[in-house]
Amino acid sequence: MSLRKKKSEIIKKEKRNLFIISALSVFEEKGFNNTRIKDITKRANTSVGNLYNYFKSKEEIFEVIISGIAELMISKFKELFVYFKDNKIPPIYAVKNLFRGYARIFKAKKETFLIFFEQMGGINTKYRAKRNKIIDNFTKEVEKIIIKLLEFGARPQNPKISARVWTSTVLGVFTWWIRSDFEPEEEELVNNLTAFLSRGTMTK
Amino acid sequence: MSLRKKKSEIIKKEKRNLFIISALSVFEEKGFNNTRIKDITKRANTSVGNLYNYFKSKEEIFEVIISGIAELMISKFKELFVYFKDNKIPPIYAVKNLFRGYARIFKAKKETFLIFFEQMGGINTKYRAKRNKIIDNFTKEVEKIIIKLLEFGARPQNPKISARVWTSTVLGVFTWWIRSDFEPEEEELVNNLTAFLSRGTMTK
Amino acid sequence: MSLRKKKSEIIKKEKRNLFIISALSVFEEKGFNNTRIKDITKRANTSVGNLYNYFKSKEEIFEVIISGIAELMISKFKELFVYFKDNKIPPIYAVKNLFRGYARIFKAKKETFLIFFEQMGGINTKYRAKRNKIIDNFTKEVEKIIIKLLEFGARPQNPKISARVWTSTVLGVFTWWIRSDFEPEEEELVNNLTAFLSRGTMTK
Amino acid sequence: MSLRKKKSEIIKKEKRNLFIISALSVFEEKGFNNTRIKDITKRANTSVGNLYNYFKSKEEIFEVIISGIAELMISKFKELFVYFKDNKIPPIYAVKNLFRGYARIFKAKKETFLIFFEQMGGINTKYRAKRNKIIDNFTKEVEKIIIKLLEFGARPQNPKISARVWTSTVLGVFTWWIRSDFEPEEEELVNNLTAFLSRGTMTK
DNA sequence: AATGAATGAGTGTTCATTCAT
DNA sequence: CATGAATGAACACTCATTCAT
Repeated sequence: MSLRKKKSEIIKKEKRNLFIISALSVFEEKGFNNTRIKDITKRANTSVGNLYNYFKSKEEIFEVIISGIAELMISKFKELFVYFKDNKIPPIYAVKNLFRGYARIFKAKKETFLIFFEQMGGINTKYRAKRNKIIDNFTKEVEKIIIKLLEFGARPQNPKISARVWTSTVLGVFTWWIRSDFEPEEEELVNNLTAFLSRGTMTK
Repeated sequence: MSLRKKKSEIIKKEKRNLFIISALSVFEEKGFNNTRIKDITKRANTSVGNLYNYFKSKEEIFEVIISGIAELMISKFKELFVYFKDNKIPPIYAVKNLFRGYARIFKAKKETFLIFFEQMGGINTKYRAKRNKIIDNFTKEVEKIIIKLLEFGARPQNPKISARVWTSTVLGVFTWWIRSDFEPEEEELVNNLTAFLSRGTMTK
Repeated sequence: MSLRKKKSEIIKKEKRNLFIISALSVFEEKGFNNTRIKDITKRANTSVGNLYNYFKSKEEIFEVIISGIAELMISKFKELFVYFKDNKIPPIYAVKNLFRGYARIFKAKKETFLIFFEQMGGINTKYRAKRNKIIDNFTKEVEKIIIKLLEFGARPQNPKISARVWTSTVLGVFTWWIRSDFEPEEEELVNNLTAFLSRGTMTK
Repeated sequence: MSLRKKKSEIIKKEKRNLFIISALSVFEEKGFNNTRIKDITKRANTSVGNLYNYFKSKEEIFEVIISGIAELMISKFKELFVYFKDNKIPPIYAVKNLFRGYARIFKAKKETFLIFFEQMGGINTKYRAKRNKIIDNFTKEVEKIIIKLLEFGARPQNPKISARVWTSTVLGVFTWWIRSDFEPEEEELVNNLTAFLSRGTMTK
């Protein structure tokens, strides 16, 4: 590819990103259904028609914004499973690391998570289903951990319910946290969550 | 008021109720934004125009459906405060009663809670704010309890965070429960939740 | 069906007809692609949205207008075939009757035929194909007659070509006739056409 | 003009031609209204903006394509008039020559004629009027011949109608011929047309 | 009260044309 | 000349609300 072409590719990608960022912020502010294409393009300092040079529809932008959130949510759990391989329970600092990871992710993707958790279910049935599926998949991962812990002697409990508690907590608490401008401090939040959920799950 | 008048009042109220029930079921199914007035009136076996004899707008029906949910959510907590008056910590069965109460409420108002928790934030900014306010108020009530418990020697913790965990759990878990057709059994759910949240909150 | 219902059915059908007539006249005047929905509804003295209570799209009105033209075009030929059954050639007055029939049809459906012959091919590929198919089917009917005549001793000729001459003539001449406000007189037109095409086809 | 300048002029004219050819083929395929500027430039292996260095609008390309068709259609008739000057009726081979000429013209300008006859009336009122004017002028030329033939003792007939039959036939039959990939053979087509129209027009 | 036709403002998307590079 | 991103007017269709019957 020529140098000129490579450059224009980059510019195009940047423009596309600008659209995504603009759309993200308007969606978060007004909600998908009450966002006008013009709102997005105005915020991106361009014209209505131009958006359609980068995306084929309003929904496509939304999809792009949401895509990746599923992987993002599951990603942090992988690290915990390492311990199980060595026949050990994840130590407390590993759990702390888990929640610290989520704090960072939610902070970095603030608007995306707000849209995902607060709005997505209300846009239409398709997105409601999608949202619930993502949450369910996340819960399944948690459940696997709970089941492992039970094998290691955790307090007897229905793993489905406990997993759902963890999921609800992570989503609910972190969404609240970003909504309230990252108050309380990250460290305090992480410590409290670790303590609460560990005690809820384990005997000791 | 004459007997005849009273009777017609009752009929009118019944008709109004029919509209509300119809709207509720369509809203839950299609979401507010994708519900057409005709969908509601068809389900109520009447005509589009007639709905406007009972409600002044589509939003008004929605408001009626949602109204009361705030009180409903706080209601169950009052009972716990009785113990604090006698300088006692609420015993485990009282907490269980609390959760059993919520199970019943969510079961009875299944559609309403699904709309409230999954959809309401996505309709428009006004309802997003309303939704978050209701959740915040609920959390404030929980926080009061946590603070009381701390006075009684509970494990040191940030009451705001713990309260948020309780809220997220109640909303998240019960919403999941009604979405999955009341599986697991109510008793098991209540027992597990009680155990999990008590241990998370208390030292013993 | 109740009397009231029957009445409203009739009114509805009349309204629908009004839309069709309005659309027909605007289409003929401006062409399908340059006709705005508002042009049609204005001519029907109603509002844009109301049109969609009767038709599901702009195309649907067009289809309704065009539908039936195929049958209409073939219809007149059936009468000629009667003679062949009795082993006779259609006499000259029968052919005259044929053309008189077309004169009447084109007169009655003036706008429809103008749209069909002058415009339909330019709307889009779908309608171009449809138009050509209708013309081809019409030609096939004519061809059957030519073949019959050949059996009866008509001048040797390629029936496909002769049929195409007949088709082109009927469509071209009658379209011109309605475009020029039915000048010349119907009788003269019919006589001349009969003479011309008979001589072109037959030996005698 | 310098040599260099002359050369670039030629290149420019070639590029312009390429655009015309590309446009012609897309117009024929998709129709004017459903052709996008991008379709044309893609087929010409160049960019959208570049087209506007050669033409000032989409309509202009269309005009260029259609221009000349009027002269082309009348051109062939001149030859017949030579005979009248010598007080002779055109012999049969002269008429054949006429039709052979049209066969060649339609073959050479296949797409243009298809657009002209099938589509042009449907693009907009302006082009419909133009199309009809060209057809009417063509008919006027034919009429002149018919009148001459009447002077020479042709079968009594309304020359306007006969002329319209000729026009319809030429346009209709040759358009069909190019649409069906030049089937039947040119010679057979020409012979049949000559026979048909001669007999229809003349006594003998 | 009940009906459903009528209203018309509102919105996503298209596309000929322009223009900076 | 060449490129293709940028522009924005235009349009089909939707749907909450009104209103005549």
